[in-house]
Amino acid sequence: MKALSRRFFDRDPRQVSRDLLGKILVRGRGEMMGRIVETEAYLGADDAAAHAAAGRTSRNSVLWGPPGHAYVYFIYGNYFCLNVSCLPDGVAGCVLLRALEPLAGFEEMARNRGMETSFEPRSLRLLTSGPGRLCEAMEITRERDNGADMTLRSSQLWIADDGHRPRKIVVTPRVGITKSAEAPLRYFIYGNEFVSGPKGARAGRR
DNA sequence: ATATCGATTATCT
DNA sequence: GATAATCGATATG
Repeated sequence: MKALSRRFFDRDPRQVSRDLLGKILVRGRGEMMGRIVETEAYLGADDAAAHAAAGRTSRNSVLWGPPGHAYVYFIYGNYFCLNVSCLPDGVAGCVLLRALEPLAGFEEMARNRGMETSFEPRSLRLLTSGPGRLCEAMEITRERDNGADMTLRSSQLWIADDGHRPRKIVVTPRVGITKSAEAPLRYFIYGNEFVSGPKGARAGRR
């Protein structure tokens, strides 16, 4: 499987968010893998909800670096969230990965999540359907993964394209923010069981 | 099925 | 000192 190119990420986060749906997040050489089914775009200084709006700090400096790198931050005293930087070096912007469909490494994911391994759809959903959950399942932390180059197969964390293309994509406002809360910048694969939130929301309702 | 609430800490004002 | 790109538990219909 091929890793996505630098150029893929050197674009507007809205376009990258859309095109990341169906791609595969890979841990190491494939010990754990999940198909990306839900994303959100975060823009630059003009996007009040984006960390980039606060200006460049030691926490968010990856956002201003070259495209295709992991921006991992700690939130609510408990969880990590994984983003991929977009746009050229010097320009901020990123995509938040919100949900994965597990493809490989079920047992390790379950262990990391403190769950019994089960192949029931109910349980599989709990592994990676949410930004905090997917990071816990794939052992993504700031210390370990922040700044990783996700365009290299040699990285501990990278993104692959297996040729899969989603059938239909839905766009809604982003989840869990208070500023710029109405902007339609959340993207997900229509009807996919692993999209976060209650069942109705997966069909595009809110 | 939906609503509300508390946990817990890095980061910024 | 307040806030936060979340989650899981608990309460209520």
